[in-house]
Amino acid sequence: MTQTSQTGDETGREERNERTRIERYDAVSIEPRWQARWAESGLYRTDLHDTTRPRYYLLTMYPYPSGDIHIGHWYTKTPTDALARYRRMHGYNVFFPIGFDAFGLPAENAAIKNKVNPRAWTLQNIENMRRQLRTMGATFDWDAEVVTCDPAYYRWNQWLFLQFLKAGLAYRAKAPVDWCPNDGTLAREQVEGTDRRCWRCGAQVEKRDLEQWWFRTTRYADELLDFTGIDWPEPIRIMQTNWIGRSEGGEIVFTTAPSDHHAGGEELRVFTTRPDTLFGATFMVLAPEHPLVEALTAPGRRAEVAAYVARARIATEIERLSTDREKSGVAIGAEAVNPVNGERIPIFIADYVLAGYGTGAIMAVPAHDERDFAFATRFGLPIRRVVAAPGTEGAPMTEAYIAHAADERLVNSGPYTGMPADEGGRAITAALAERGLGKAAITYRIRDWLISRQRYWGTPIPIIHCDRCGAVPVPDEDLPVLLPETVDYHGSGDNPLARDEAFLRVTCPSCEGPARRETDTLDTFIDSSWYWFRYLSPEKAGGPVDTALVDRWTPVDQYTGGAEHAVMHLLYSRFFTKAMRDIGLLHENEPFRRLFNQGQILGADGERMSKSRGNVQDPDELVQRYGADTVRLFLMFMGPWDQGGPWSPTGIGGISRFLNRVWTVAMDPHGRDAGDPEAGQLPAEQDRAAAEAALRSAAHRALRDVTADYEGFRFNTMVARLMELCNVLVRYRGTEAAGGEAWDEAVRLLLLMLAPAAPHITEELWSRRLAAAGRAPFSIHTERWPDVDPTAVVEETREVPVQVNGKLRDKVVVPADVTDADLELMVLAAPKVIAALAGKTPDRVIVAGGGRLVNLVVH
RNA sequence: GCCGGAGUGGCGGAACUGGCAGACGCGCCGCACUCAAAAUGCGGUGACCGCAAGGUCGUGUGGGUUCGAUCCCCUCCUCCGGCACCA
Repeated sequence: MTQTSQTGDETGREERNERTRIERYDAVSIEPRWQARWAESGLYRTDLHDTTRPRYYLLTMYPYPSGDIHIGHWYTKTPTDALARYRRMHGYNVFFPIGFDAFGLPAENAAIKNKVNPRAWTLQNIENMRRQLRTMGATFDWDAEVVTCDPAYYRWNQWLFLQFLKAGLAYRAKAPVDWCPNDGTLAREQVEGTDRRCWRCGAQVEKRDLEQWWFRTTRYADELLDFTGIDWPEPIRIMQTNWIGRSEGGEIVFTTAPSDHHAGGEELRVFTTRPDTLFGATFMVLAPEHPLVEALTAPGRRAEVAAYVARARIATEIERLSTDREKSGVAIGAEAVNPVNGERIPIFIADYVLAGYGTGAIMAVPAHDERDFAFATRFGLPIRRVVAAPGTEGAPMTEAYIAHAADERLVNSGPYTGMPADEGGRAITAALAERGLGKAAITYRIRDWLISRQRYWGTPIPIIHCDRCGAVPVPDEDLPVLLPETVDYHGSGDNPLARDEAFLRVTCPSCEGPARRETDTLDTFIDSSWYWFRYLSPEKAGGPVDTALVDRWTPVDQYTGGAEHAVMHLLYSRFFTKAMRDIGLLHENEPFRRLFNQGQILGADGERMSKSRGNVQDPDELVQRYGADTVRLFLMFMGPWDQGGPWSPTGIGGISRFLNRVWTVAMDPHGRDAGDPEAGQLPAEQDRAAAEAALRSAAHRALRDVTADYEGFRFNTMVARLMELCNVLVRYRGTEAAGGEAWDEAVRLLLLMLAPAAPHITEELWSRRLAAAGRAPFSIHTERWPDVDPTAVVEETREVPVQVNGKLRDKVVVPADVTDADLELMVLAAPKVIAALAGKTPDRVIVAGGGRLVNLVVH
């Protein structure tokens, strides 16, 4: 007896275990199977020529192949993949490509450090990253892949460079670079410390002028300020606007005064936004690099001036530009003549005046400019007020007066005295213009784009230098100029290409005399400035882009990526689009119609994830433990996508449990859980019909909200809504409401809504459910996104919170279609409201938000 | 210094257009199931007072507007991002 009973128990337990094991959600076995099936069936290969459906070009910033995918890549890419799937379910022909930003410094550094070939290092990393990217279950169209270090890609960088050159959009000019006497040119990050030492040999680094290549970004300055037609986040637009930095003012011509060492009469042009303050100019400042400095310097001042110029060359950018630093400068022993009153003012050079902005020279008006004020104070120069609000004319100045008071007037300004400042400014500019001594002018902070890099691992600039013919473009038929495979990149800091004789020596295409190749390579930002166009025809041999496809498929409908690229990459991409338009390759003005900047995942320590800090989270181990769907959902659930934040795996178990519950309600509607005292019973006051109505209502309300959340990139609340719906299903599981039509519809909607975010489990459950129903269409990801049934969403009754003097006192349940007047009566009859009113009559009754809340005001 | 963004329970976060602060999840507490544990399920969980009913306080700080403010305005503080003498 005892024995039998024991055996019976054991059999029962085994049966249960057997059953749970078979039914268990096992992500690790499901996921690779579906990934293989999707790849085989070509589900995500986009037919770019299909015109039967509207196009949708979804672009995620392509990764740098650093070697390993980390959780940050998942964070940026899996929600974008969810969007791709979501759009497909809406009937769009979605193009969602991926590639690799494969040129750049890390490969070169790895080469030097580990004695590996940069190409081999990069290609191996790419291979590894492809494998890891596939584990995301993302719907990348791998057929469109672009790898920028492939000659098939970078030859078009070269071609575009030559076209830009032809169109006057590229040019060659001198520019200062960081120069080490031992190691040659250095990248900015190779200059260390405030005293500017070479990272390798420790020698003092200086600026040296080298001939370098530029793109004329300034030509598009005004057009780049125009954001009409693109839907970009306000902060990014502000950042770009500030970066371009348009300012309006005037250019005023001073002349040099004659002196005992100098005949005078040279023009000195200054740019100012405040021509109204011209009478307050008490000295002039030139940038140390200003071309006239040498000619104007008095013999007795030469030594001091030369020393100052030399010092300015070594100063770090930061040091030089720091606002806190005390002003420095020296007088050059010459004077300038103010065109408006003939006054002679001394000329200084000072490094607070920048050679690259405006004309590299300023008229200094210490009374009305902070920097000039600081300089004048330091060197004991006169400060003359020329703008004043009434009553402040004679007041001593302790700081520059900049603010614009409405009633301020010009003072000490000759014939202009008494005019409002802005009017006076216009009058002064006009008078000077008449005499040819000034004009209205606009300057920009943005500079042309310096594209030369003294680096190996990049696109060779297709130029040949000939002593007779100068800089000669490489003929089209000789493109690409291939990057030599094996060079000696282990040597000193100079560009290895410059030491490669085989690469260097070449005959001039023009005169066939001996010549040498350009050894600089292109800035890698060029690679990323047009790569999305190339995705459309990665194999195309006759040109960089297929114009017809570009016209049909761009601008990119949605671009997602980090805000750290707010200025550089996104501005260069806009420049390229306009430049490519102007040389006839395409017809759009903007590259990306809509932009979303997701946040960044930091290490658990709150710092940027990096191998050197040892705070990198490897997604592989999470995927092996929980499955890709769980990791995807967890990253989406963490918080708003644009926020990012420190990585913490805390809570991933909650997502895992959620997917298990989804599995359970989909697979086993009639099962019951031990431990629930009410298991199998409908909630009190609900019959089966009411329960089914509640199920439908919950499903359709979830659908309404989840749809809005996908549209708004609110993945965290999207997941939360799905959890709520799942919780409702769990509540009804095992009751008489389970397994019916309403139940099935709710499960179906849950799976469809979850499919973009968790593609594997939903595909598995979808196929099992349909197989059980005798059908097996593939796949859930080609299903149409469901429509909300508005009738399912309306509710019969509504709970209205009641406040007395703004404090919550009661809630009343009223019919959904109650009138304001009836609502007021019902509210006044509520017992707690009566108590709170303590016998008084309300002075005001406010029914707010269409009956959403009632507030009673009583004194 | 200037320009952006953000500060909400023990934690991640939610709150539509000015209308119930804390959805959803984590953690924690209690219970059920179990010989036991794990897993799972059920219930609770902002703070303070109270046996309870209930009350008071509460969205970085201080003020303002409003019947009503996490939300709008002003002051200040902290953190993050960008720019950094741009005349």
